[in-house]
Amino acid sequence: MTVTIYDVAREANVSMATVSRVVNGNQNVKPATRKKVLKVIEELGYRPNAVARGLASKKTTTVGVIIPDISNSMYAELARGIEDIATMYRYNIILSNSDQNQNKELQLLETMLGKQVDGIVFMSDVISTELLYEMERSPTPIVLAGSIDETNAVASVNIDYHGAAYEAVKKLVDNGHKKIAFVSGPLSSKINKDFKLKAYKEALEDAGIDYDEKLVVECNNSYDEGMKAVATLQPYEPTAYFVSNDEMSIGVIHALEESGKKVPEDAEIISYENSKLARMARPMLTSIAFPLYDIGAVSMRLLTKYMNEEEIEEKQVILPYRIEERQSTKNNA
Amino acid sequence: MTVTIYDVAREANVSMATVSRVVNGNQNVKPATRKKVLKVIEELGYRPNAVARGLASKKTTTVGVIIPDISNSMYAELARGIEDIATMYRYNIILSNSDQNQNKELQLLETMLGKQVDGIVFMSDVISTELLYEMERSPTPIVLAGSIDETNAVASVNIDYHGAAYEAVKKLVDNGHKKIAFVSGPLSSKINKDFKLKAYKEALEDAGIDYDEKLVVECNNSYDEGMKAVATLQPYEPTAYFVSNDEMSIGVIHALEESGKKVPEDAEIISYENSKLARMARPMLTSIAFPLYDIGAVSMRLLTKYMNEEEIEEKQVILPYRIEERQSTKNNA
DNA sequence: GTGAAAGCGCTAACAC
DNA sequence: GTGTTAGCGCTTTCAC
Repeated sequence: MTVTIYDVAREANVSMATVSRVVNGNQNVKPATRKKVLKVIEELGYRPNAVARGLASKKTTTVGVIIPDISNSMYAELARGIEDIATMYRYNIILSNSDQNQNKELQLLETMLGKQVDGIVFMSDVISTELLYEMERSPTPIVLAGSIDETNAVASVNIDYHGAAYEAVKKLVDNGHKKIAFVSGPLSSKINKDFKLKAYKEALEDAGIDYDEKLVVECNNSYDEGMKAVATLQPYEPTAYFVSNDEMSIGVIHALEESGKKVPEDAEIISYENSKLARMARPMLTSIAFPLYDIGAVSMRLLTKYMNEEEIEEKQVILPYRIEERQSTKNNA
Repeated sequence: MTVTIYDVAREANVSMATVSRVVNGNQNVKPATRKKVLKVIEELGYRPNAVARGLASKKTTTVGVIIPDISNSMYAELARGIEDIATMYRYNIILSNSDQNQNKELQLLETMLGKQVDGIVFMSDVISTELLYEMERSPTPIVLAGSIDETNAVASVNIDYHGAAYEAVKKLVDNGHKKIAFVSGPLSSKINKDFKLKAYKEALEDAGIDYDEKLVVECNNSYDEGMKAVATLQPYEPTAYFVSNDEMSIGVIHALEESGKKVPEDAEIISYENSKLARMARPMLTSIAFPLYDIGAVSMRLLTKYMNEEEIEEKQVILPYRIEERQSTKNNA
């Protein structure tokens, strides 16, 4: 039924080894034999079986990607970055959604290792100690993309979340605001709690402004909760908002405008993400650029180094961020 | 180094066959032996090698997914639908982006088949005859998701694109419009050219309105081109717009408002997609619901039937659509 | 209920 | 430059 390397060898009057050599581009083959073999391969429609190859060579040229949810544009962007570099290095990707469910994450890791992937890119807001334990004893290299492991046991690629958030809040402070709200994503996420929120507090403190917990509201990152946050915050009359992502920022803008407030005149907003949405908002969002595509790409690149057992110069990569200034803040040029 | 089924068999004093049976949940094992084997598996930390299993059983429990671009929210939604059902049936997914490049599509197909996937879900705006040829002779089942193959040679899942577009344009006609613009995606796509555009013409014709090609503008589906389309159309003074997706619709709204026009008072808009964006627009978009998630889910479900060699009742599945009425059209309740 | 053994289709020494 | 052969780790008859 299916044509194998054996069939090709027989038809071409050579050994399987020789066929294998031409298929794998090994130079130790006389041009004439190579040509003959190639001809038979063509005639028979031979297609190498990657599974057999994987078993024999212990390499599958596929890497596992575990992310929270591909239908979320942030993670989709990350996935594209990963896939592009993977393709460049001839790897395929097994993609799975964890929904940030720890059991699912553990089980997915197990499945991927069972499938003998050559490496894994992993993303999650929180890396449990159990997960970390499994990652450390993984027979296959793993890199964390946009995810924090404080122990630095696993390789990772991130930006300076604290620095970015600090700069954003400081900008708001410098524009004269005293009541700055923080519309946060889930505080179960280390990035929100230990970096953004912390930076928010520090920026305030450094400006001599008292921290008021009433001004921070925890949301689920959705547009609707962005709108609701404005209602929740209304009694405390914030004049500026630092918002955890673009979608919520749009919710904040819409809620503000419905209540008769103008952005940026009555309230300034700095978002975090700088996705396509930032330019599709009215006013367009000033936003901290969170380079998801790059994080994915660099993570995958780093992974290839581990897979090739190359020298790793830095295990914890920190990518640059920048603030894209648009219309949701006043221009103080 | 790695522990194999052989190690487990030896330690448990049973044969490899028996270990295989307990690992695969075969009932023909005495409870006592099962328990003993399970214990050894636990102790040794045995993890079955899916590659070896795949070679022996000729099943990999992974399916290939070829889509244009995962960073596009439409395809991401589709991918999520596919993955959820795949997970439900214990399949993993190899995900690849084709960027609608035909050579890449062919090569991706080849790679997936080489990796011995048990099935493939494929999406592309245009299925070339060459691709179709390869699909027909694929040893593995393939289903097209949201993609048209006029020959009906390959299984597929779609909605009634023509009916949906016709209904949208008719609604605009019924609202009294005579100059209805069609802001289309690429006309290289069969869905745009042979379904939406055709339905647009028919709806106009049925209403006794002459077709004017000046009123249709071909775009690349982006926000920016949505904005530009309004400028291009401005000399012909359309009073209603049928737009190919939500992102372009938002561009149209913004351009319209910048030129002093109010939506829906001065211009009505019906979009196509009904993504999360539709509710995030101001005014919120009336939009034809294009159920990408469902298309993905149903495609994958259909694929499982092929993979299990079940009876297929319908090879070409047509899912229902509906029009979500919101604020970008006038309410004629 | 359990075991023996023959593959699955390929790679990778090693020999010539 | 090419061939031989022993696995890779599992499933799957077929016996018993």
